[in-house]
Amino acid sequence: MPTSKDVARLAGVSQSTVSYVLSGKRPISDPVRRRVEAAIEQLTYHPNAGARALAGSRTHVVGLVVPFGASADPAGLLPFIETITSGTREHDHDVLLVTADEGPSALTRLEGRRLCDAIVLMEVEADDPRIAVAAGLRVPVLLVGVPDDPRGLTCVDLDFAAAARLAVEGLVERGHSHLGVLGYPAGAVERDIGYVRRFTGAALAAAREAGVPCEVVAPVEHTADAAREAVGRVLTAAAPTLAAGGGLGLVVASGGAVPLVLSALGERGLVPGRDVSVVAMLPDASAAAMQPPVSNVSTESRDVSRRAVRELFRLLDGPGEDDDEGGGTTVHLVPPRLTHRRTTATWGPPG
Amino acid sequence: MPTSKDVARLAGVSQSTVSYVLSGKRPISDPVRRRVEAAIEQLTYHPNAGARALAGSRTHVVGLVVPFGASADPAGLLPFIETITSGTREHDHDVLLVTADEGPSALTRLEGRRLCDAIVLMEVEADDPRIAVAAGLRVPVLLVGVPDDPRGLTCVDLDFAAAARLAVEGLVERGHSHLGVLGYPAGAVERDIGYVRRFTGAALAAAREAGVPCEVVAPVEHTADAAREAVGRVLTAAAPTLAAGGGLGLVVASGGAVPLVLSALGERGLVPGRDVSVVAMLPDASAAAMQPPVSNVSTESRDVSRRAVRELFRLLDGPGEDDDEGGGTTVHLVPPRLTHRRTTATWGPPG
DNA sequence: TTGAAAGCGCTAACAG
DNA sequence: CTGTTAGCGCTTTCAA
Repeated sequence: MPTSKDVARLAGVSQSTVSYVLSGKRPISDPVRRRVEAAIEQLTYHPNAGARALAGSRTHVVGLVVPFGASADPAGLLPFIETITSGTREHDHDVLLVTADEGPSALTRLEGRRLCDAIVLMEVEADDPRIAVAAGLRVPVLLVGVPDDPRGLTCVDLDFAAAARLAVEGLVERGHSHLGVLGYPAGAVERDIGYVRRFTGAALAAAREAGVPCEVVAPVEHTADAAREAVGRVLTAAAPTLAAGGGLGLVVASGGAVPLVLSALGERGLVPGRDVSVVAMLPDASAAAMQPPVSNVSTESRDVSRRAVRELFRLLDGPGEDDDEGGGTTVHLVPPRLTHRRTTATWGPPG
Repeated sequence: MPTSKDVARLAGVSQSTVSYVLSGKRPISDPVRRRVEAAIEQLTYHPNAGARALAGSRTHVVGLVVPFGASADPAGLLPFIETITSGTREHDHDVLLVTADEGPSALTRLEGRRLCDAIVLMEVEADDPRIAVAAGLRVPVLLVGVPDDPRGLTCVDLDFAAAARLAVEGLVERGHSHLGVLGYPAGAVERDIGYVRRFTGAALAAAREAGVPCEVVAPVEHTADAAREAVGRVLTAAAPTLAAGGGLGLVVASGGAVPLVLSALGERGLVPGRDVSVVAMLPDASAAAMQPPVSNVSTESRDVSRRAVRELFRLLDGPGEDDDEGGGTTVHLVPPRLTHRRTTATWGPPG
C-alpha cells in the first residue's frame, strides 16, 4: 500500500509537498502539482486516515448517536441518518455510528479516543442526561431536539410551536369554531421529549388568541381503542358547537395515530373534509399517500437533518463567520409548512 | 488530554507496559496492573484511536455500506443497522457508516485510507458491481445477500429457498390442493436481487415435488389494484380445484403486499383462514400485529444481522479455527421459521 | 515556491 | 515479568 513517501519519490518532490498538494494549505506551482497528482493517480494513493488524524488532530469523522431502541418515530430515523451521512460526506467527513444505549459514556469515549471531530446527538429529550456530559466536551456537539437547558450547546429542531400555531390558525381561518388536539402516546410524554409540551402549549395559546375553544386529549396511544376514545371525548366537548352548526377541527399531533383517528371518525359516520377537519403532523409523502390525502403540517426529518449538517460544519469550520460562534447557545428552529389536502373543510363565511 | 506516557509516569512504569495492560498481549504482574489501572482511572485516560491504528494497523472500525436510497425494504434496514452496530460494539469495534450511493469507490476509499478493518455490504444484488471490487480488497468483506458469483467472499442471508419450501410444505400438509405465489414488486425483480429467484424457484420446486399445482404471479406491485389483479389471477386458475372442494393456499412473498392482498380477498368475500389460506414472508412482530394475525415465514433481519456479526468477527479474529478460513467462498444461510397464525385453514383429512 | 525534520501517541519487536 | 526503542504515515514548523 503506497504512502505519501512513495508518491513523493515518484513525483520527484519531498513528502511534505505531497501533503500540501493534498491539503491546499500552501501554494504549489503548476508543474509540481501536476506531477504529484499524476503520481497519486498512478499509485492509487490514499492518505492513511489514522496517520492523518494523529498528525493533524482532525479525524474527519463525525460521531452520530442514534436512539435505535427508543425512538419516538423509528421511521423518521432512517431518512435522518441518511441525510446526515450523505451531507457529512459532501463535507469530506465520514460518520461513525453509535447507539444511544451506550449512554453518556459514548460521548466521553468518542472524545477521549479522538474518534471524531464533532458529535451529533439525535432526539434529545427535555431533560437528557447526556446534555451535562455533552456540555463538558471539547469537541463540538450538535443537538437535534431542544432540551430544557441547552447549556451553551447548539440545537436544531423542527419548530413545533410554529407547527401547532400553523395547524390551529389554518383551521380557524377556515371557519372552525371548535378545535381538538389529539396528543402524543404516553411514552413520548413520559420521556418528556421537549416538543410534546412545545406543541400542545402553542396549540392552546394560538386557540386562545383566536378565541376558539380547544380540547387537548393526551396521552393518546397508537391503538384503535385509544383513538376511538380520544375522538369521542373531543366530539362530546364539541357537541354544543356542532349542534349550533359550527365546525370541528382536529389536530393530530402524532403522525402514527392518523389512520386510527380516521377510522374512528369513519365508524361514527363522520367524513373528514366534510363533517370534520383533520390536520396532522406528518411528512408530506405520508400525508399525500393516505386515503384520503390528509392535510398536514410537515415534519420533514430531511429538512431538519440538512439544517443540522449545515450548523454542524459551521461549528467545525468556524470560527470565521461573524455569526455567534463558540460556546453560545443557539437554537435553530426549522419552519414547518401547512398543506391543505382532502381532510380540511371550510365552515361558514370565509374568514 | 492525557497520553499513555502520562499514565506510565503516574504509575511508575514504562509506556509500553501501559499498552500491554490495555491489550493483554503480555502477562502483567498484579501490583503493576493495579497501579496502571488506577492511573488510567485517575487521568480518565483513553487511548488515541488514530495513533493506535497507525501503530497497530488495526482501526477497530467496521465499515457498513447501507443502501439507503435503494432498499427493497426500508423498514428492515433500521433493525439491521442497529444489530450490526451493537454487535460490533460488543466486539470492541465501531461502525463507520457509508451510503451505497457512493458506489464501488466507497470500498476502495475505506480500504485505501485504512478507515476500517472489515466491510459489511448490505443488500447485495445478484449481479452487483461492487462484488468485483470487493473481491480485490485486502480487508475482509462480508456480504449480506448472495450474488450470483460470490468470488470467494463470505455471504450471509436468509435462506429464501428454505422459506419458500417451508411455506409450500406448510400449506400442502394442511391439505391445500392448489397454491398461488404472489411475487415481488417489479423494482426488486429488475434489480434482480438474488432472493427473488431463489424464493420463487424453490416454491415451484416444492410444489412440484408435492404434486400440487402452483401459480406464480409476478411481479406484484404494492398497490391495491395490483393485489386485486394478482388475487384474481390465482383464483381463476384455482377455480376448478375450488369447485371440486379443494383448498387454495396463497404464499405472499413480499411482506409489504400483505394488507393489500388481505383486502383484495375481503372484497371478494373470502375470509383468510376459512375460505383460503395465506402465508406471508414477514417479520414475526408484523405478522402477529396484523388484523387478523397472519401465518408467516419469518424474515427476521435481526437473525441475519446477528449471524453477519458472528461471521464478520470470525473473519477478523480468525484464522485460528479449523473452519474454512481465508479466501474461501462461504455462504451462510439463516434458517427461517414458519408460524401458523389465524390465516391458515386445514383442508380435507389431515395429512 | 519547496525541502528537511520534528513529532503526533501508540504497538511490537528486541533485550534483558 | 518489564523496559527500551524503532517505527507507523502523516502535518507542520523552520529554513532556504
